[in-house]
Amino acid sequence: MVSASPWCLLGRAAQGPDALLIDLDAGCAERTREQIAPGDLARAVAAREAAAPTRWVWSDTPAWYDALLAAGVRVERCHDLRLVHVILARSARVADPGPLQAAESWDRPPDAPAPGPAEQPGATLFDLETAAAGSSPVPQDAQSALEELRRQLEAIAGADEPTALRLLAAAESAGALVAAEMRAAGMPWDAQEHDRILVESLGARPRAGALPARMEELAQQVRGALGDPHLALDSPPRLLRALHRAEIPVDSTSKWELSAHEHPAIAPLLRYKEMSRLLTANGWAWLDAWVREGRYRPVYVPGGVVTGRWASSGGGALQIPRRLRPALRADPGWLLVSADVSQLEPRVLAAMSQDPAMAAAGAGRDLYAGIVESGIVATRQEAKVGMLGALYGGTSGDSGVLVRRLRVSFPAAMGLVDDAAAVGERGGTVSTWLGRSSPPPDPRWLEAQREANLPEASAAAQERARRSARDRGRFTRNFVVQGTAAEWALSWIAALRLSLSRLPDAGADDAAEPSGPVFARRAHLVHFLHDEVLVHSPAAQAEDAAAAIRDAAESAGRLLFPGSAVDFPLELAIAERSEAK
DNA sequence: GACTGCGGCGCG
DNA sequence: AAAGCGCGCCGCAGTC
Repeated sequence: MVSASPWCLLGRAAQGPDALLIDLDAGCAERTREQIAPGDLARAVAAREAAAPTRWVWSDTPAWYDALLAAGVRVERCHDLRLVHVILARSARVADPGPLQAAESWDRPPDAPAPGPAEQPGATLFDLETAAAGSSPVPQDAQSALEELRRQLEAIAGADEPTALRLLAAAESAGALVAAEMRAAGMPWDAQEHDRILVESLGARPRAGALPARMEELAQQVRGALGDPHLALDSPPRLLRALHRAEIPVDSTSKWELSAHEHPAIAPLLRYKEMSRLLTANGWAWLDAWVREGRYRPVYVPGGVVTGRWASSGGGALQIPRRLRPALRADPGWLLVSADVSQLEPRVLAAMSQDPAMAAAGAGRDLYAGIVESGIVATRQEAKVGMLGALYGGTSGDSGVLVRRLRVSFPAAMGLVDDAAAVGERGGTVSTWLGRSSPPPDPRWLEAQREANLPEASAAAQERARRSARDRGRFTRNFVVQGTAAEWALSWIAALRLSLSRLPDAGADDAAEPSGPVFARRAHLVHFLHDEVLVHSPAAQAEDAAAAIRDAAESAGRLLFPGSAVDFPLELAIAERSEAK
C-alpha cells in the first residue's frame, strides 16, 4: 500500500497531440512522467493498469475513457475532476471553497456547454487547439489537471468529514465509468419486439408525417363528439376551448381531469392521447434513431440532477415506458438479471436518522407491510402514500393526515426531513449523507423573502413569499433523502461493476459482439435507473451475476451506514426479457 | 428559422 | 382519485 502509487494522472502534453501519463505519490508529487503518442495511449494505459491498478485522474471521463473502451481497455478506478469539482465547490462541508470556486474553467456541471472562444478573454491558439481536439468542456492538459487535483485533495483534507467526501468522490467517479461502459456495451434491444408492440398498440406504421389510421379515426370521433370538425387535438389551448364549448368543465386537458367527466368525447380523447404519447416519444422514429445492431445506446449524464441522480440526454433512457420493457431482450445464450431496491428512499431515511422504529418496520420485509403490521396505518397503500408525503412534503388531504400519523411513530426520521425543510424555508443549504449540498437560493428569492418581511409588505407579497418558502422547503426536504439514496445507488453500482469485471471469461459469443470487445465475454451492467440495475449476462454466469448484485447492495449499505440495522432488500429476477411491471 | 416557455406525460 | 420531490422529451405558441 505504501509503495503502490495511488494516482496516475492522464492529460494532454503542453504542446502537440501527445498525452502525458504522470505517476503521483500519496502527497500528489510527481514521481515519473511518460509522454505518449495518441496511437499508443490505449496500450500504455492497459500496461499501467495491468502492472498495478491505480486510480486514474483525468479531466472528464467521456473525453478519455470512451476511446479507451473502444480500444478494448477497461480501468478499475478513476477520479473525474469535472464531476468532483462540481461537488466540492458547492459542498457546505468544504471549509474554504474559495480556490475551487475561483477555478471557473472546471465549473462545468453536466450539460453546461463550455463558453466559446469569445467568452474566454485569455483564449490563445493553444486553447482553441485543445478545445477542438476533444469535446470536453473542461481543460484537458495535464498541468491544469494536476493543479485542479491538488485543489480538490486540499479541499477534501480540510473538510468536515473528509472520509465521506472521499467516498463521494470515488462513487461519483465510478458512476462516470459505469455510464461510459453502459453506453459502450449498449442495452440489448429487440427492435422486432418493439415494432410488434407499436403495431399492436397503434396499428400499421403510417407513411412519414401521417398519423396511424386508428389515431386518425379516434381524432374524428373526438371532433364529432365536440362538434368541431377541424379541431387540432395536439393543441392544449384549442382543445380546452372546444371542451368548454361542449360544456365539459375542466381547467386543463390533463388525462386525470378529463377522466373525471362523462362525455362521449372523453374516451376516444384519452385513447388518442395515450397513442400519441407512444408514437411521438418511443415510436418508429425513435427506433430508427436510437437502435442499431440490436443495441440501444443512450447518453447517460452522471451527476446531471442537483441531488446527484443521473440524468440522460437524448433518447430518454430514464423514461423507457414500462410497456416497452419487453423489447429489452437478452442475446441468444444470454440472460438479463434485473434488480431493484425495495423502498430505497424510506430505508435511506431510516438509516440516516437512525430511527429504530422505522428500521424495525422494514427489517427483512416490505417496509410498507411493516408499517401496517405496527398498526400505524390500515393498508399498504396508506403506508406508501404517507411515506411519499413525508419525503416530498405532502400536506393536503389523505397525505397530510397520514404524514402526521407517521410523525408520531417515527419521530427521528420525520425530524430529519422536517429539519431539512425548515432549513430550506429559511434560505439555508442542506447536505446529503456524504456531503453533496443543495444549491443556495436564487438572489431574487432571498430578496422577495426580505421584502415580504418589511412592515409595508402587501398581503399578496407575503403570501407569495410564504408559498415560495414552502416550495423551497419541500425541495430541501427531499434533497437530503433523494441525494443520499443516489449515493447509496452509486456505491451499489460501483461495487457491482468491479465484481462483475472479475467474473471469469465466459467464452467467445458472436451474438454479443455488438457489446464490443470489453463486454462480449462476461456479465456487465446495461442499465441503471435510480434504484434499479439490469445486467446482461452469459446464461451460465447469471446466478453469479445475481449474487454479485446482492453482495454489492450489502456492501453499499455497510459502506454508507456501518453498523446500521437498516437493510436494503432487492427484488431480483433472471429472465430472457425484462418484464413490464 | 431559432429560441424559449409551457402543457402534458413518461420514468424513479 | 391525486398528492408531494426530481428529471427529459414532444409539440405548440409566442417572440425575436
